[in-house]
Amino acid sequence: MGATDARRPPVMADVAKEAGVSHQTVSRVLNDHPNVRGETRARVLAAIGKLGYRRNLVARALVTKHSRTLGVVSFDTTLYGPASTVYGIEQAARSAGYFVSIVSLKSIDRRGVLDALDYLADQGVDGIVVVAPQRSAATALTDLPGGIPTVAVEGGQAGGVPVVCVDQVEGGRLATEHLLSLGHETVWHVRGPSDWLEAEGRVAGWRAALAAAGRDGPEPLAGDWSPRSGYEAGRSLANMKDVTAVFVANDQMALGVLRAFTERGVRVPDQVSVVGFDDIPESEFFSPPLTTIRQDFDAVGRQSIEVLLRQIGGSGERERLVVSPSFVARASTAGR
Amino acid sequence: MGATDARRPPVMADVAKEAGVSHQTVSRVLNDHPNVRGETRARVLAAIGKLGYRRNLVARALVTKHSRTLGVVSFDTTLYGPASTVYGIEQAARSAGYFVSIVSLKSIDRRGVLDALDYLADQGVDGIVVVAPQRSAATALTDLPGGIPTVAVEGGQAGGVPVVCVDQVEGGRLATEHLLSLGHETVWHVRGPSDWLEAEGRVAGWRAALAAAGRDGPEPLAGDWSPRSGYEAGRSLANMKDVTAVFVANDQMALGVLRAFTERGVRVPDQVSVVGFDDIPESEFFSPPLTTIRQDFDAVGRQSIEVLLRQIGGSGERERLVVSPSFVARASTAGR
DNA sequence: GGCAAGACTGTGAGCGCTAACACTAGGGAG
DNA sequence: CTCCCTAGTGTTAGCGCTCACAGTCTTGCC
Repeated sequence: MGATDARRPPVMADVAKEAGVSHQTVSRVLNDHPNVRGETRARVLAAIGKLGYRRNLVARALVTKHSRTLGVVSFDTTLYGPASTVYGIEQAARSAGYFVSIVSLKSIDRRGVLDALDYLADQGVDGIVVVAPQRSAATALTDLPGGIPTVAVEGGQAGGVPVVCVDQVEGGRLATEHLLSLGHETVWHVRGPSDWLEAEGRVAGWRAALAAAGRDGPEPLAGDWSPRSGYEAGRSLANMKDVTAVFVANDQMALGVLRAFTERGVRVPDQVSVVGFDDIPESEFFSPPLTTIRQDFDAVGRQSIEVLLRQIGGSGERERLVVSPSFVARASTAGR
Repeated sequence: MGATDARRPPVMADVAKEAGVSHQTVSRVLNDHPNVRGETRARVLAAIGKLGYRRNLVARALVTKHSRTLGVVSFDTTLYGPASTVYGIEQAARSAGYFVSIVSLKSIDRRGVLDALDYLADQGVDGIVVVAPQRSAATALTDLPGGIPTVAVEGGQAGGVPVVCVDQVEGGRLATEHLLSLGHETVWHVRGPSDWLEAEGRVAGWRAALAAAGRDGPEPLAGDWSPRSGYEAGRSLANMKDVTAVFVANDQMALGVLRAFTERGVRVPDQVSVVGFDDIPESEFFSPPLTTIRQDFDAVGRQSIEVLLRQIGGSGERERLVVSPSFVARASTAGR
């Protein structure tokens, strides 16, 4: 007891004195160095327990130049997709022994991303995951401050950095092919904002599937991912006579589309079939339950950490991991 | 050019040499000390710019004992509520010049919360916000590791720490009173999990409103916040004859209830009125658009940081901030 | 002209830790 | 019996920064 007079937390030297060894030996025990006698190790451990010693990671970081902290830059973590991805990232990072420092941007322009990167670099993170679903964000990654390993999630062909993403084109294709296979003449599309790579990918998949079937693609309707924008697109679609199938770029907008159809008396799936994208927990309980494309955000998060850790470990290769989306059949689609 | 030979990043001493001053003067410039001549300051700033110097915050933290990092412990940041709260916290913290380190728990038991707290303490955070909506988490706060300022969000009467929360009882009352004022004989309730303080509060508000109107409260149906559990509760309710008004403890479960009613041909609001809780972005587009109680998660997040910063600043008082929920009228409720 | 009270700047020490090296004891090879 | 190697330990020197203090150089005022 009373080893240290003042009420300050014990430091390594206190433990050393308590155990009757040098502070370096304490350090060796803490770092699992092989050359410590079992009995000595036990004595040190006992002293640590007795004093309630906790190693000061800041001091450690200063000398090792590794903070064991990873940075995450994301856009609006209120949305289900980013939230799930960040969640997966955080879980994976923590189980690998890393802290996670998060910067949530409200607008994800070039400037914002670079500022966030700088900010995290200042803090001394060992690596950074940028959830960069927008083109402007992805291009910001071409000229990084340098030195800090970085991986992009959903970053398309982001310059020089490794990427982990879901195959959006494939997803768009799956949705569209499903609708065509039900006998629909053509498929309309409510797309996401034009700056988003995910939106682009889904449009490309939709176009590709239509082209492969020899069909004309109508002009896509623009949305901004929000239920409201889907609602507005849905009102427009409800006014057109020849619409029988719609592929909506995310589930939230699909909800808006369904709402607009309900208001106008358009029955889904009897008159119009609707497919969404994401498979948020709610979509199974929409009216009708929504057929959609599932993205495994959790896997994306986990894989991005795996790639980042390899990058920190020194693997120089510029990996590109693509996670496949899957089709989820529910009640919002039917044949002609 | 070539001030430093090696390819290592410049340190304060390099800047000092470049500007022809002592390292301490550089430090003073960086910390906005008053007693630095304008011309000297300019020279230092120029040297910083020329060398691309960035202060090493780890070294700074070692000596000041302040990391300018705040920790956040939360439960399942995939849910809209926690995600929004954490978002508000992060924004507020960053604009106050703090980094944010997040730990997202999957199960929020006592042990998990304490581990998370330890983990953050090791990292040297200056303060911690615990989003502790469950009783087991809240009680974990009664015996904190000590030393680190902490505030609880939604923590009920959590032991010794300041709390910021939404008045759940008031919300439950608002919802129930609205339904009673429409002429419903009584109001049924689909509640959240029993360990959650928010669920308890809403039940209490519902009970209080019924009691004030001299009505009997039927036994509440149990849910777990998920749309599926709401769906199951909805199926039970659809089987009962005398149900005309339901207050559901969150919007996601309300969606499930609506779905079950739709399947059974129960018309909302003609036959049954439904009120939700949270006002998630989707609820405006449910069928029918959901009358609900709005929680300002953003405000909660911001206020929790304000309280925490006051706590760090040394204000000893055990504040308790209550944010009022508000009523949002939509189309899922109607008179008898 | 002298001297105290500022303004401004430099020097030294040390935050708590790890890396590098120096040292001691014991054991097998020559 | 000496030598060297290895296992185990201690000693020293920083990491890059801020704090406390010690200067130096102005000013203003008697």
